[in-house]
Amino acid sequence: MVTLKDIESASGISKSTISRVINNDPNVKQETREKVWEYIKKMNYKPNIVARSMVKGTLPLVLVIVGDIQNNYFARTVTGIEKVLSDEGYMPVVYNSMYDVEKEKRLISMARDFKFAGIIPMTGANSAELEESLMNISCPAVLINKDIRKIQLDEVLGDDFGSGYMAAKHLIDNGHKCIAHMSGNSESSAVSKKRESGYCAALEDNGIKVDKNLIFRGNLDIKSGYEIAKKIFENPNITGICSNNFLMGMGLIRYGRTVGKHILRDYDLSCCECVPEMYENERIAYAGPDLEEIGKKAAGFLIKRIKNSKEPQQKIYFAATKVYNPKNKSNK
Amino acid sequence: MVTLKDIESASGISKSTISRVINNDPNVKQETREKVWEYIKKMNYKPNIVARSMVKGTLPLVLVIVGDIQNNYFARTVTGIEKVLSDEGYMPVVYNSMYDVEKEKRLISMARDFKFAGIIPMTGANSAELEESLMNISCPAVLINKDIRKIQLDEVLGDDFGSGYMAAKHLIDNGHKCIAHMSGNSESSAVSKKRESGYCAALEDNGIKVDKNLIFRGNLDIKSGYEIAKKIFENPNITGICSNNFLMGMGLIRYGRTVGKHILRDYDLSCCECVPEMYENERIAYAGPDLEEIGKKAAGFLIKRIKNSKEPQQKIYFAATKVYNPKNKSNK
DNA sequence: GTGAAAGCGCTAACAA
DNA sequence: TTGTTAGCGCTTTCAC
Repeated sequence: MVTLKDIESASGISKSTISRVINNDPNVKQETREKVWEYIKKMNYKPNIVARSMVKGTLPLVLVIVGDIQNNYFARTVTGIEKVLSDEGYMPVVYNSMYDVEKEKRLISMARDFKFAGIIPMTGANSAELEESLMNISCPAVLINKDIRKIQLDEVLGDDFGSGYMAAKHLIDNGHKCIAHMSGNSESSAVSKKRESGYCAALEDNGIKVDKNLIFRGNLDIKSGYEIAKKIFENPNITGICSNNFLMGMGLIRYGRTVGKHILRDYDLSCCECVPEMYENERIAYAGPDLEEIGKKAAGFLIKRIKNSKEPQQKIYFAATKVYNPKNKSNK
Repeated sequence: MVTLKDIESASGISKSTISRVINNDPNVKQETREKVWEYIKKMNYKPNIVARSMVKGTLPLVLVIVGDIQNNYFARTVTGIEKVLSDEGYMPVVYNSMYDVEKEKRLISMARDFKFAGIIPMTGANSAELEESLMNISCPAVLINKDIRKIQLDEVLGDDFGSGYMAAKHLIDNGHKCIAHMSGNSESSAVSKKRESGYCAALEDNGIKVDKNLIFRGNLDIKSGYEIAKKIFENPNITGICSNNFLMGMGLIRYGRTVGKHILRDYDLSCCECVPEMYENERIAYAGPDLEEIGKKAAGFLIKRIKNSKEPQQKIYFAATKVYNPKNKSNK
């Protein structure tokens, strides 16, 4: 492995100057700069990231914790995060916690031990737990769709209340009166809670009384949508279903199949988040912010912090947009 | 951050000895050892992994590349890998390449730059490409279900031929004569190719002529199963479908739904790999090796290599086992 | 069984 | 604008 020292002896230019060139220090004569690059290329020099990190104190790694990467909500956000981070020379390390709070804690402390440069936790942990974990780690963090009080952090938020509201409103506009809501476990998912509030508000604003028996809670995956479906089908009055997220909607559809119900024909379904591209042609309405943009923004914030920006922390909200593919409307 | 030096001054024991204790060097008096641990705990000392890595030359990170983590085949294997690696103090870094060979190459070279300790590529790249990438990286690698000629590496293989054979045989045993096969793109997936051969062999062994028009190729995800379904439904003779993997089977089921076909009732479906736990009660037959065990074995091999084992490289084969949940057989 | 000293490859403060 | 020097925190000879 060729090191700075090797280039020093080959070129006669000191390590410091070479280091300056690599790190784009402006205080190097143009001529020297070019000569250095020549040698770097000729000798195929690659800086030793670990050695650099020892001096700097951190590795250019960023921990991204997601509840469940199979969940499109996370997957799309991660896509945005990855793009920005790798462009900036950071290596995103994405972990699936499966909403296991203990695992999330372990990961966060691992990030500390490994001297990660930053962390973007989109965890299942509630705010208090997360705050506690984050207190003990000194690296910058940016939150996505979390609500934290004690620590001052940059945050990027999608308008989840709006998503819930719009998703429910769509069903109301289609004439439904008895609308079920498949929700998350509200103590563990703030996002899900807000969407649920949006659903409730939409109903109330349109003169429909919120019936707690129409709100079914699960843990946001296919399996729990599957379980909830059983209960929904017991109530013949329900005609519209507002699913807190896409995966639960999937579970619903799957269970429907096993009992001979074709959800997308017999019911009106809308989701409080963007559906995967592949499903955009289905008769599923959905509302939500642009997740990839959210990811990009969050990663951008993080990099600023890593680079020691002293700007005051900020929160940015991304509005929800409702999407419905009309070409399938006729299926109804 | 408390360092060795701090413990040295606090305890009066030299850094070297403390380092020895941490690294379980037997040449330390029991008494000293205990005293050192006392200080380590009291002062809450955590070794600086980056500093250690600079001396050692590698970071305790292991790169795991998978084609598509949403694919249960990879997900289960990764579960096994993660268990073993984290028990041994390594941090697995899992990347989704989405079968993008260029991305895989970038990841492998990133692993080199970051001085990863090892790599487990379960990539979409074909053997030649992979070999080339692996040549340029000096860290240990263990292959899963790959076939490589030029380099000598440890390998863990599932019996994919057997899986394909058993999956198809199941349908034959159920009386089907016209059995479609949903396969992968054979030049990019060796696994898929072997399963396809198994399917062909099962047919031939049972006096059924292989009809190339019954083999439909896609790229192993839901979307392509969805597309292939359209073609399968055009052929009214087909009664059994042998899906190369589970995701394509999913796509088939989904498309069936949109045209009013209930695959699991109207057809007999079997997959050449284990299905996700959640689907184990469906009327889907499946055959394949225990993926988590494969992952564990691969990680175990890798750790041995990292620790500089000089044993000759080895290949291990995991046999496929057929599973079929009889309690749903009556649905037929 | 233990400590002193060298050095991993880099950056950064200080001199020149 | 450049070079010299001093570390970053650890492991690893080499003496003792």
